[in-house]
Amino acid sequence: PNVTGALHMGHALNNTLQDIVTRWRRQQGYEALWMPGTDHAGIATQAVVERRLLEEEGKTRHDLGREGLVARIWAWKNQYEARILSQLKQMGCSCDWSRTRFTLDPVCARAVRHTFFRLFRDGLIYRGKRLVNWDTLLQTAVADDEVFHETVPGHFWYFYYPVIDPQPGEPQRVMIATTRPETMLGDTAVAVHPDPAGALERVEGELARKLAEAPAREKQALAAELEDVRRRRRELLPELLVLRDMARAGRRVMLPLMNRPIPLVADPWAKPEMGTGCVKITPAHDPNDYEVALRQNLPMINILNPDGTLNENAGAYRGLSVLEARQRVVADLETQGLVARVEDRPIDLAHSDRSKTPIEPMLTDQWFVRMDRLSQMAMDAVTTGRVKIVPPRYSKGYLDWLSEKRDWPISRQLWWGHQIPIWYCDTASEDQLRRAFAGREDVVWRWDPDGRQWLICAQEGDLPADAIPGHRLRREEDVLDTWFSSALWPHSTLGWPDATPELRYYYPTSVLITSRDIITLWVARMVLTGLYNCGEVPFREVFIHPKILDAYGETMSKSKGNGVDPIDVIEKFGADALRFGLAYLTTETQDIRMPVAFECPHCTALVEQTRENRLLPRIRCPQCKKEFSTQWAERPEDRALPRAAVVSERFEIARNFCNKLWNASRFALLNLQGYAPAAVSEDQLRIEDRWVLSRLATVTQEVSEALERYQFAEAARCLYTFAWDEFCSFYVEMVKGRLQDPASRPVAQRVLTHALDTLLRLLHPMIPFLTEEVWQLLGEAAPVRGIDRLRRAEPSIMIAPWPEADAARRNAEIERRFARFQEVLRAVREIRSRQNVPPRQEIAFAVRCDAETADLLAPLVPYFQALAGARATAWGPDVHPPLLSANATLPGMEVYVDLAELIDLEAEIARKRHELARLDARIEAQRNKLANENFVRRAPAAVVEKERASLEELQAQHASTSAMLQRLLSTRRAS
RNA sequence: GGGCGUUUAGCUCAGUUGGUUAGAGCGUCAGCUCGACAAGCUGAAGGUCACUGGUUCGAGCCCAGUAACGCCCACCA
Repeated sequence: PNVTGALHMGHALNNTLQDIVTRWRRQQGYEALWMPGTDHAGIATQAVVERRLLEEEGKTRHDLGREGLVARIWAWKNQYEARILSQLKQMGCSCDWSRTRFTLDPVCARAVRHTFFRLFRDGLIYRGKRLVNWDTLLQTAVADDEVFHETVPGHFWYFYYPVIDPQPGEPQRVMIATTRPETMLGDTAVAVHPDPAGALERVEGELARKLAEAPAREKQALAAELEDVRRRRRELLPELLVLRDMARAGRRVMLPLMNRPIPLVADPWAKPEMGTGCVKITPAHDPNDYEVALRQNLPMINILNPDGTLNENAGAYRGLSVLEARQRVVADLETQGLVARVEDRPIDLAHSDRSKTPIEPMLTDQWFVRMDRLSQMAMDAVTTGRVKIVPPRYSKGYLDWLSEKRDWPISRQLWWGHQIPIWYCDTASEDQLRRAFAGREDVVWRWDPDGRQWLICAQEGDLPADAIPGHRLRREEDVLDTWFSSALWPHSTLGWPDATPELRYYYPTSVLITSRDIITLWVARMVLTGLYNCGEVPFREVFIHPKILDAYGETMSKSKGNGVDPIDVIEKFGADALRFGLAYLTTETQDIRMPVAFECPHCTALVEQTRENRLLPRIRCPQCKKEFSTQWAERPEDRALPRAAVVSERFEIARNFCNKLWNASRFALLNLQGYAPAAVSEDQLRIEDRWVLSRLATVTQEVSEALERYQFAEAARCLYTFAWDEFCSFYVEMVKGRLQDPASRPVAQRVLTHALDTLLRLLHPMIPFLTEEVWQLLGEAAPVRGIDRLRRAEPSIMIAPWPEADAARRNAEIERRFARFQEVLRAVREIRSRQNVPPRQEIAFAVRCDAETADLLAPLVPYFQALAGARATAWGPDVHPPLLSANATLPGMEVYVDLAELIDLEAEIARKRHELARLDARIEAQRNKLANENFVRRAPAAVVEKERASLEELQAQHASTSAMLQRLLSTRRAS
């Protein structure tokens, strides 16, 4: 199972890898399954809908109402989900569409209800407080990544709070500083550092150290800072010490305007080097003060309504907005003579990314899952190896995060999602509850002492408001965190809580493939809910794949505008190229850097995407000077322009490879007339047949091992080089001649067909469309195929089994022999090229080598004609160079090309001199190495022997090359 | 602040247990339209493996440190 949609390249990568594994396992006879889903899409959609609502109609969801908003979200979501399904289909993903589950699918919703009920019944769910970033315009909490900071001009106010009953030697009042005066209405303490002397000393020491090491241009600022700290020690410290003692003695100050006595507390949050050294504590509206309140056990007073106006806790200021209240508070303190001074200073203000309004931190009631026991279960699953994380280094982050056992806040102030199945009642007695729900095991309740109310949870179905006669039930408005339902994905999609056959068969699943940034959010939670609900881990292995980055190495994201749409890639390069390309890029450690370009819709020029142009709605093509629109086009005049596709050249390799495969397949299919299946005996096989069969066995083995370890790039590279550099460049070329000859044609057809058949099956998981097409065509031309054992081809490659690596076919001797052949071939081609021999002109060449090598080469000699337009005239130890030849010296071999009067003497002489220079350098290095006593004595004998042999070989090459140079030089003199 | 990763050819990346001359694709240059393939074929040029030090007979690879870039988590580890 898999929970992502296909919205951008990261999702495409994820889906592709998941699908490759699924297809591959299917070829091995597993009944494999993977399911896409769009759980995540709910929140994203609500955010988009709300933003548009605000921008286009100036309305918030509260203007629209719950039903109105949900109706709009449905409209968007349907489009979105249709798009995901269409993308997955175009990518060739073989997921089971019939099982696709979306957020509010009834099966998943039921699993969510059951899980919540079980957790609640087991006492693992509780209601608590949490400080959130509140958007007062949209009246919703916003996540950390939806907050942006902006530095704005502001003020720093210094106020006095009078001390209650000051004793002799104690100050009459304490001074505090703030940028948000209105929050003082919610103050519940004033804090002072418990060890101001020590704290100042530490700060001073640190500053002095920094000053000593700092570069000159920073010295002045640091010196000023240091001076300030020293001044504080002289002037401020005595009073801070007194205040600290007062705090310890439980003394209090009077909160002005509210006339509320609040305690002085000693807490390290009050930094003696900052402000006045004393800090007002507003637990309900500041994250740090909230922490102080938890430590000091202070009351927390929320002074805000959800819409940003002040509530009844603000007394006379009730109903004012934050900014109105700020002015009134300052003015009122002024009249009481409690304002010491005001400074102008820039302040860092957090804004909501959605409504662009300033964030108000606010204390809210939230639902939590108690994590201590659950986390431990999930940790144990990984430490004992029941869940294996690949690559293993990611286990650390998983374990570290879980080991904190921080409780999981699961409520969200959204209107889209699974509404929390809790009903409140604060009037009924326990007896009345017991009577109302008598005999119902699907309803449980608990008394909430903080809220002074009953919390009633129902496992299935909603409770009517009058479920308890004479009382009214009120339902919790919040919905569950999207990860709560996502965490259930592996079992909820299979039908849990019912014991369905699917659940029995597929659970636990074999592998989850995902990106590293949701290891904690999602993977950990799937493991723990799986264990909690089903008593078994949800998957045996987790493969963490790389991230897709842009040209600057940054994560692709919608807000940066640096994404690539998979559909654009499919349109430009094809779905197979997208899949193979992504697999080819999936290495173990390296994130995938993907430079991106706009393709001009007018002239198809590629316009590089930069940090500057990636957010523009329209761009002018530098080539044809016409304008085109981008994915950001919103205004009608921008949208009227043709839209540029966003593409990446990194898929070209894959596209070219697919094209090469198609052409090679075409060659085979064009040469299959008269094909008749029959077993091929050993003696009918030629050397190139045995070579290609050996290579196929090796490659099958390598690809299987790579996929087993999730090394997608390794598997793809292995197939790429085999298919292109060996199958196409050598085997197909060598078999061409045999196909022309009626005597050798049948065997050549059989081996070629078998090789192509095997290659297609190996490539199918990564290139499903092309391989299926060729498979069908091959099935018509050669329905029965094989070498040893004949077999009727399956009607679809999807059910054709994965090839077995036939160990008996692996032949190192043949592969070595072939390597020698390739060396000679390369030498002949190089000589052709440097001597500028016209392509059509045949050349003659001879090879001097030992008798053994000559035997190796003998059967391959005819192929030089086809592969290099060259005719071998002689090979063996007795070969002597023709009078005028171009030559190449190889280890143990010398190749002479007879050029008679055609020879370009100067080119040959230059070449020889170049070769000699290179040989000199290498011989020198080799001699030094062998002259090193340490090396000879300490290195393994085999290594030393190899180096000696290598030196001798180099010297032989040197002798022969310089002899040839001499001959060339004397020829030049003679002419 | 903590954790993790990366740094190899102009670009994007491979490089197995430390052992001949560090590889590929794209790009560049030269030459090829011979019946699968110009999205192709053949050949060539191009690298002080980020830097400093260490271990070793021998380091792209192992160890320590430095720098740059990126990611995740954050007054927790």
